[in-house]
Amino acid sequence: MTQVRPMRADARRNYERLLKVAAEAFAEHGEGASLDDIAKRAGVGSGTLYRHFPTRQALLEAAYVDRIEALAVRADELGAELPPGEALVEWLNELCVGTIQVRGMKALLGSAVTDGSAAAVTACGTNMKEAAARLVEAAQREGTLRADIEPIDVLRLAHGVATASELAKGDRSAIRRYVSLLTEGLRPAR
Amino acid sequence: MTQVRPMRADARRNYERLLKVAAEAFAEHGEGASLDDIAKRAGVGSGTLYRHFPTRQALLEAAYVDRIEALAVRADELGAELPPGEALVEWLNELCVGTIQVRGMKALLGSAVTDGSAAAVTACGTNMKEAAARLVEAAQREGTLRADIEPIDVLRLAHGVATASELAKGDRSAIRRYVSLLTEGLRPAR
DNA sequence: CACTAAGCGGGGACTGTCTCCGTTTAGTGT
DNA sequence: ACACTAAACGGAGACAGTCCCCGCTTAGTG
Repeated sequence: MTQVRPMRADARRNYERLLKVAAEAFAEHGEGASLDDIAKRAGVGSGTLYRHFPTRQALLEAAYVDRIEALAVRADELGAELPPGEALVEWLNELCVGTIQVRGMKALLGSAVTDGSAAAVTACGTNMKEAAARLVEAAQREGTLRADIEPIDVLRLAHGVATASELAKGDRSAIRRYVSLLTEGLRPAR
Repeated sequence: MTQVRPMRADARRNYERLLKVAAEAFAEHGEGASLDDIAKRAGVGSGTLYRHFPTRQALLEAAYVDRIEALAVRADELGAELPPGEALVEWLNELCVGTIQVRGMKALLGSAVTDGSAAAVTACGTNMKEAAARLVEAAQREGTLRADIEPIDVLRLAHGVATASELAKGDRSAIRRYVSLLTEGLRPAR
């Protein structure tokens, strides 16, 4: 086993400050926020930032792990409370809405879901995929979800809906319509 | 009337070289291709590029006008050949596929469809929106399209589908499934 | 309290965007 | 042919961002 010696106190301090500042920065400027600027605002050198988080993706993910994790948990809650079809619909709703409300999270969801070679196979992304898989499979067994849809498709489509909704900045109702369209489309052919 | 004096010969030459090179560059490196590099490859200074095309958007659009225009024309062709519902479905199919095949066109479609204040109200984007509107309205009159969908929604959703498909680089069949899901979702509630 | 490796941080190389302005040249009138 | 001028050129350079390297600092240990 990899003997993980605990982080030095200063390292831990910086790590946490960076996360806090990063979350603010992403919220304020979107996923493109300047990394050097985040480092500066956290009062550390850029070297420190890049050592802790080698890529923008890594930082983005670290800043939002809790939300992703919460979403994965939520999937199982809904799965326990509702019939599979409804659980999936409701979860997709929360997923899309959440993704849009938190600037920067859309980018994260997107990258977690590519199958490009260098895809960041992030731990929490995996959680999410597994949670989605459980909902999808249950709904398919029940017959309320098209059979030709894979779990990963659902996540990609959620990303697509979030993207479409973003284009409709001015129209607050768009997201509701787009999510409903997605869930309608997911039902088996008549 | 704005008396448009014809471009000077050298200006026209450069304009055309730039377009040609830009199309290649976008195809090769995606929408993010370096503009200075395009200028260099076209054998002109960057000043010349920026004078002809003040923004990346402008260049992108100029490089793809013909395709956008063709798509608008195609909408009317389909509208004349097929019953409205089918025409819309078929057009969406061609739109999504075309958008994905041509790197950089997705970005263009996206920007043509935002209603943010500074939206580039591009001439050819308008053509496209009008073409879409004709198909959408016909299909709604016929009753084969949900009544709560606006023409612009259809374009945004196409952009969303293209985005989702892009995430599935490895999976050639994804796009078909996603488009079919979109068209299913667009049908009126049962 | 001294030692050492973990950690820091900012200077600097590099890439890209976009503007400014001195220089060049196409088109025109003579 | 030639001179003139407005149009167009082009590249230097200011600026912003990313990311690495390596000499310096400091937390944790015996």
